[in-house]
Amino acid sequence: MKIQELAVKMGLSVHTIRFYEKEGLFDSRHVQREKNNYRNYSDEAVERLQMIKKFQGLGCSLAELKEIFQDHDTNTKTHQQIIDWIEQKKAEIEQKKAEYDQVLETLEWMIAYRKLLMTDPQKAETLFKARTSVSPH
Amino acid sequence: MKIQELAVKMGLSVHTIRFYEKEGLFDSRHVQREKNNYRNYSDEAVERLQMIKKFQGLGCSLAELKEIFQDHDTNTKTHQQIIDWIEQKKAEIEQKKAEYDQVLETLEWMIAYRKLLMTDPQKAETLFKARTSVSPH
DNA sequence: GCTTGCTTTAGAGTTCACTCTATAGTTTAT
DNA sequence: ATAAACTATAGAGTGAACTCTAAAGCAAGC
Repeated sequence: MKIQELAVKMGLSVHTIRFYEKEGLFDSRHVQREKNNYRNYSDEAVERLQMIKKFQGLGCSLAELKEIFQDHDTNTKTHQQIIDWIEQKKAEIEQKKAEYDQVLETLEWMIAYRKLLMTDPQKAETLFKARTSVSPH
Repeated sequence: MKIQELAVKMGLSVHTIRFYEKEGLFDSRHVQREKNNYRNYSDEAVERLQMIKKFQGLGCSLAELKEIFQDHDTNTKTHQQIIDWIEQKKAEIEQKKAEYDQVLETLEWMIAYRKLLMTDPQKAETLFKARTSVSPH
């Protein structure tokens, strides 16, 4: 698969894909060169890009991804170390989700306050005074 | 409250707080100047910084926050418009949470695979072949 | 009164993750 | 055979969000 095909398939620019390679996020399993020096991507490249997207969405930097990929690719780390890393990521996501739930509560509060402000400004004021530092009033 | 006190209280640098001011995220309710030109922050500044942190965690840019704060502070937008914005943010968070759940599944798979690899590499291979593009390599 | 530590400003520098440009070689379609 | 569309490289540029520096004034403790 040539670079543009991969780019279209993954919704990335060819620049970004070459950039990722420069950053060390691929190895020979993902890209090989043709006789004309064109890059030829395997299906594993698609999977790796999916992984990158997924973990980037969790706030992982490219540097962190490079490290974990390399450790994985070269067996620098033990299985247990990798499991520990994954468990840690899991905990981070659970944490993030809890934060989100909290923000959802804040937003609910904000909506309730706004709506009350339209119908009963006095009650809204009462609600506002009872808030626990949760809205931008 | 002087800038350093606020910085310590919020876990930010004084640079960052001044930077936020330059970016238009505060108004006179949050900062006033003393005769000596020192900034004096109110408790509302603390609340605003909490809001900034919260919404930044949702992926809001400072520019977007500035806009919503200004629209709020100057009553440029109607209550309904602000409610709509909040509802939209809520939907984005629900979406994010769903994505996180998906990633959690991926991580669970990865852990199961790793553990099996230690005890029963053959079974692991079977699991690997049955995967739906969810793990690295 | 002097030192240390705070405050001010303007502006330069950093990091991340792209994004684009210029130049040149290759492939494909007509 | 030529043009259009693709590929390659090195390196410059961008935007966001800080982060730091320099030079100066102000404040608090001894």
